[in-house]
Amino acid sequence: MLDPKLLRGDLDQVAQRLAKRGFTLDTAQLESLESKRRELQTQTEQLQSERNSRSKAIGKAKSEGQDIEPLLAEVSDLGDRLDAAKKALATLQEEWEALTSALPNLPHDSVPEGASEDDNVELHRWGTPRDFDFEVKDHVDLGGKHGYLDFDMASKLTGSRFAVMRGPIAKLHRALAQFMLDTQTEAHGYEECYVPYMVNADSLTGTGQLPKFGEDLFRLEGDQDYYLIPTAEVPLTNFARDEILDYKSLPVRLTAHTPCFRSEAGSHGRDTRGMIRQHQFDKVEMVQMVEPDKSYEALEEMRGHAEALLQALGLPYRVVTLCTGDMGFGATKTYDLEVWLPSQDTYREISSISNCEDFQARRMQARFRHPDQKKPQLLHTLNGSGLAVGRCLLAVLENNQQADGSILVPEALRPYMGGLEVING
RNA sequence: GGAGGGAUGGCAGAGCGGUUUAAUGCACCGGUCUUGAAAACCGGCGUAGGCUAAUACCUACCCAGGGUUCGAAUCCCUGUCCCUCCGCCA
Repeated sequence: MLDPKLLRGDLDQVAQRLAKRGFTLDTAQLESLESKRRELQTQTEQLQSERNSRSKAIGKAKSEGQDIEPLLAEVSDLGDRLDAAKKALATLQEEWEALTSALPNLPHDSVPEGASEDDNVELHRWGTPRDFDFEVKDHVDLGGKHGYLDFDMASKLTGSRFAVMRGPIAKLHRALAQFMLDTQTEAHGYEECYVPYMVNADSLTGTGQLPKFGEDLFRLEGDQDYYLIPTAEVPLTNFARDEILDYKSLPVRLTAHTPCFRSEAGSHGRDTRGMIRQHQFDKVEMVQMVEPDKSYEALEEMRGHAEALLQALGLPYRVVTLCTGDMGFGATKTYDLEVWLPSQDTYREISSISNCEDFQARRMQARFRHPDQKKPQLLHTLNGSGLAVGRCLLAVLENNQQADGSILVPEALRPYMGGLEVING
């Protein structure tokens, strides 16, 4: 959610900045709602004030044994007038809420302007894609050879866009997640968390998935209104919802390894082969909550935390700065890390790291108190993948394949694989 | 699943229809005193919004949402969460 003061004060500037990301703001509608709100609120509060003082007078008269009937007659219609005013105000506030909660965040000045992913700007590359002296196989063929990666089985059990892993590949998948989690906690200062894989609507509203993007989520049937998490960003960031943190506890750095569930509505026919795009995938997530003047520093730091993992695994990648048109709803600035996939002869997203500034914090009322500041201030929240485990597995399989279809296990993962050096050997 | 109890400021905890500006204690902040500290004493101390040049002032919030009433932290209904006991259970 954007700062309501900004929406009241400098609406044209907001509209200009939103236009950069292809969003058209109806300024006239907002302005008219706002002026009506002001009027109704003043009116409502006046009526409330009148009710309070008259009720107090009645109480006093009664305790003094006076006849209160005439006083009661005076206030007979006050209640109805107040109810009407309250209702009108509530309706207006709902309208305002619906409108403003659908507004995306304002892009940071350093973000390149653009309409689509084609306008993203490459920041740098690391590593050199291997020159293969044999025909490269993709992960489906590599993993399918001994039935270690089985998409047909998953279709039988559930449906499309799921995978079954077995044997050494299942173990490699677990090894990757463990390696990432250990690195984040031991080398990068994050606290390991275990969180619910289902969350309520309040949590999803806090991080911005709701109300606008409900169709991307799996919603559970039943008495409770629960959803499967699309990312651990949701539970982790909501740790701070309705909290006022002590500034001494900042920065808060949290990490969790969880499955993520996405409906992939609207991506029919895209990436249908293999495990690039699944309804269920594992991810190690990084979340930080920091003081406002430190959030861009933290963004760079988190990018480093994600890059360190790819470097340790020896996977070639590039970093791109997302342009205004390609950024997510709540982000002011986002870096994507894209890993090299030999079978596709291109780089594919494996991590996305975003600063949301106070956008999520305002929705969540996530604040901190600094002794120099009288009022509690909104936190800045950041999140990033470190990394997507499924896509990372696939990158390891494809980049480390050998002519005979066997896979060389990266050094960093061997301790997690019982010392195993080669899969399918 | 059954039976009870509960949710009040950072924490503890009183209030159970009007003299409440939500008592009191702890914690915290400022001051007095002191070489410094502690203790003692004095003062301050929630969040959001409105209106202001600013103070003042006004409004809302005692888990959430409804209701009763001139008036609700207090009474009624629904929901959520927590606790105790019984049953079941990884």
